[in-house]
Amino acid sequence: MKIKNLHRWDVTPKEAIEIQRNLQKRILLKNFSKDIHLVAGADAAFSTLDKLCFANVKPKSTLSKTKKIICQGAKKENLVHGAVCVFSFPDMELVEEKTATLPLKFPYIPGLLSFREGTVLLKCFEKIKNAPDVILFDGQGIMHPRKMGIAAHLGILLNKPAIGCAKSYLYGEFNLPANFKGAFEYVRDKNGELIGACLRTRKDVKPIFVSTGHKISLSKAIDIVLACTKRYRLPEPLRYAHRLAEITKQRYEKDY
DNA sequence: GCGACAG
DNA sequence: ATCTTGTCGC
Repeated sequence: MKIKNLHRWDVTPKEAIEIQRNLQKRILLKNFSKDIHLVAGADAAFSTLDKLCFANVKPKSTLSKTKKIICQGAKKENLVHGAVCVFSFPDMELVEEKTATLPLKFPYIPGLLSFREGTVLLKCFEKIKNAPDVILFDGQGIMHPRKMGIAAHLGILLNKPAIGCAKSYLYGEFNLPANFKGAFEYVRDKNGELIGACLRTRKDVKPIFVSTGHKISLSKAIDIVLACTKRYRLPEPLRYAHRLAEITKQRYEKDY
């Protein structure tokens, strides 16, 4: 897939916020999704590995020489593993999957998630050949203090319809939805503006937060999320991407 | 200043 | 996210 190169990624948190303010103007809330045949899911996993290194061992007597040995634990290597999968819609059968791993260069700061996970996910999308009609992200869309959650951010760079599908709360005001599958309550910002929905994807399970990322309406986003959700809380493409990222991480830890 | 805070 | 044992329920 093609990716727009609109900004740098090696930035400070302050610069990241400035980039968000800039990109925010490009968000399209109108529906651009025609017939949907392919739905993608994108997620990331993280790992901290003990980096092998050399260390000096001090001699007990002045007669023996200082020795160098291999040891562990002196340095940590932080990695981020990305996974993107493409499913047929509405059949929910796997069509393609790609992964990537990169050194982790940005801290976790609520509101700046895309600068932590975005780079590796884009690297996955670069490899994807079956361009999806819509993408599900494990995080917020415009349900975000600057309307620039990871789904909005990457949706713009990929120029694709994108949906934010977060497992927990970040921003906005809402009431809890009723306890049945498909029940939802709108989420609004401080000005009363509609920014997303708190959606119950299963009975007796904590609801998720769905919001537009890019090029899609909220009602269409809700429809798609529900259509992709079978037996579990999260839509299938996201569950699969999550598992794939976890497997990629475990391979790295084993080969280490 | 205090509380909230995607993954 | 990650660290971790048991436990409730289909």
